[in-house]
Amino acid sequence: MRQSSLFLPTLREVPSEAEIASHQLMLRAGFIRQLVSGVYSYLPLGYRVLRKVTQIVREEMDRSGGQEISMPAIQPAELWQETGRWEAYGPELMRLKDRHDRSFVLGPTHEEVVTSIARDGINSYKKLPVNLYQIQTKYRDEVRPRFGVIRSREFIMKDAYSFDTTREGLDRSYQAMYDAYTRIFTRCGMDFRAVDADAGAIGGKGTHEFMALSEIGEDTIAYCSSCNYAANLEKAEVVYQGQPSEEAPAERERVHTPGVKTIQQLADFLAVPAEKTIKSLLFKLDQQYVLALIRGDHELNDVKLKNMFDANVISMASEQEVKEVLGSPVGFVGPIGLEGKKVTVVADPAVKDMVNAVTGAGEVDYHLRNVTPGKDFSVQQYGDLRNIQEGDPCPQCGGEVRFARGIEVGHVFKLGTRYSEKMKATFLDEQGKEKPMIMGCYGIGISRTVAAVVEQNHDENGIIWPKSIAPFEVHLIAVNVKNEDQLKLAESLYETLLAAGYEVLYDDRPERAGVKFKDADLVGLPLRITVGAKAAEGVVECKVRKTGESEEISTDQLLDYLKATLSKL
RNA sequence: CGGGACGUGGCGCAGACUGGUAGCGCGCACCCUUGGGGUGGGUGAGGUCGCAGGUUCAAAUCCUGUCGUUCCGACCA
Repeated sequence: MRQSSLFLPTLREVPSEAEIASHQLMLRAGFIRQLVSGVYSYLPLGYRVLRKVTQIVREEMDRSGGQEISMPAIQPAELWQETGRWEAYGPELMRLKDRHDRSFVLGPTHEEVVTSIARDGINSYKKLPVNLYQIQTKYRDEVRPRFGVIRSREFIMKDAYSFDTTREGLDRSYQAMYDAYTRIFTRCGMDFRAVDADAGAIGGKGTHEFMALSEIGEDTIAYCSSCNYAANLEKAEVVYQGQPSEEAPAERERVHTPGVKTIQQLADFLAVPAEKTIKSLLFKLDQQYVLALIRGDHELNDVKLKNMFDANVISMASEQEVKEVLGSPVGFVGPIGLEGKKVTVVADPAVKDMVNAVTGAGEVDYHLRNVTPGKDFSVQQYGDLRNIQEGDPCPQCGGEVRFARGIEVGHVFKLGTRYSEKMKATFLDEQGKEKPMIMGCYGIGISRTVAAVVEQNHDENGIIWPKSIAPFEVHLIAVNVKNEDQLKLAESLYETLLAAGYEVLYDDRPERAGVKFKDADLVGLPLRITVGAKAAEGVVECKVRKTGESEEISTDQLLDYLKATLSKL
């Protein structure tokens, strides 16, 4: 491609809407443009990258048995009412009406549609298993679009759905996808980790999220510093290390603590460490109220609490609800004196070992000292409720847990029969018995993947594309197109490289060298070939974007050099 | 949805407090200059100051509303 005719609007300055590096660079380097919040156009270079990623995904999906299809973005409301998600999906679902006032959605995902296809087209075990996938635009009315293409309302996703006859079959389909994802992200040049994730209300044994490691990631990953364990915060299990205190329980004591509401204030006011206090938090889980107790220096994880009760909806009780249910003001809630109150008390195991702790007294401006579980109050159930912390033991090997931030770029999920039962997607087995298909679903955020790669591969001058998804492999630059020798050599090299099968962006613009170099760094192609002062001698400069290493190469050795150098990138 | 910030040529911003003919840098067009890290100079095009209403002799500026963008907290690829 000749750069003189390429639509490549680069910007010298950072558009004010962009905060993070990948967003800024993709805008500045002319890869994307925003239309409205969370909705982007892909310009020629951006679209080329998208196609590269898409192609890698397609190859690996096909290789692991997937079959590509294409499903509609517009879907009838009836389908969503069948699975209950018309209500359950909430405001994130983009809804619209046609001229006859019939309701539709813009698909945020395609379980409904693919399941309807499967139930119509598959009725025998002989036709299973099947894995159908598509690469298509999805719509989610995100509360807060952010970070450019990383969290957008319209985005490109690869979504795959597997249908099996047995649980074991699902396990195999799942593993095939897990392996495919590992290959895909590796090929994209991404630094990632597959982490154990919470299956949520859908249940199922395993679900993994593929996380691109990055400081700007919105999720925290707990990983082990000595083994390969990695999990999401809500999934990372805290290993209970029982260490009963030797302290003798003392007499309970009511203390005046005016205005002291938070654990920090409390610890400061009474001059006790936070780990000697008990945090009492009231939650509403579906229809019941639950008081969760946790050591003052720990952090409650509401997903763990939700899972403990197998609840669908969890919310923190409002100030009013706290008053109604417990009869005590927010900030001074405690587990004592709850007899007759309609509340279930649960606690993290760490609370069990506490002796002479501090809790809220259940009345304004008072706390209780020397409170001991068992003696002063009882707990209906103990269970892991807290966030794992850095330094905690790894649940797999006992090593030390560390934290990292990640961008979720992929997710593999065992759905089971959730959709097939509701939508009656069944098949007849060998005995002629009707059974629901066992499903899995597997997503990759294609556009997000591109941004995540940029986030991981850039410097102060611009993007540094991995060769596998770079819009072009080689950036050929004619330093001065008015110089006969340079222009002639550059033109002939352009032809030579194209003939040799390279993807070349040829900067033949009548611009100054500085402009061309700045643009080249910004755009970030893996290898730059500069035709300059030594053109007459048939010598060009080759520079690797990533390392900055450059060497002068004689044109008759150029193809050999390219072959050797590009194979290493 | 709650809290904050910002809307002025394509991009980045000033002007607003203290109303009085809309400015700067970059980019863009043309000419000269320069020619390996955004060269220097000249000429020029381009803006109903987000939108609507109000106050005023007069509104980018003050007031009200509204829309948009963005940042900070609960969901997801």
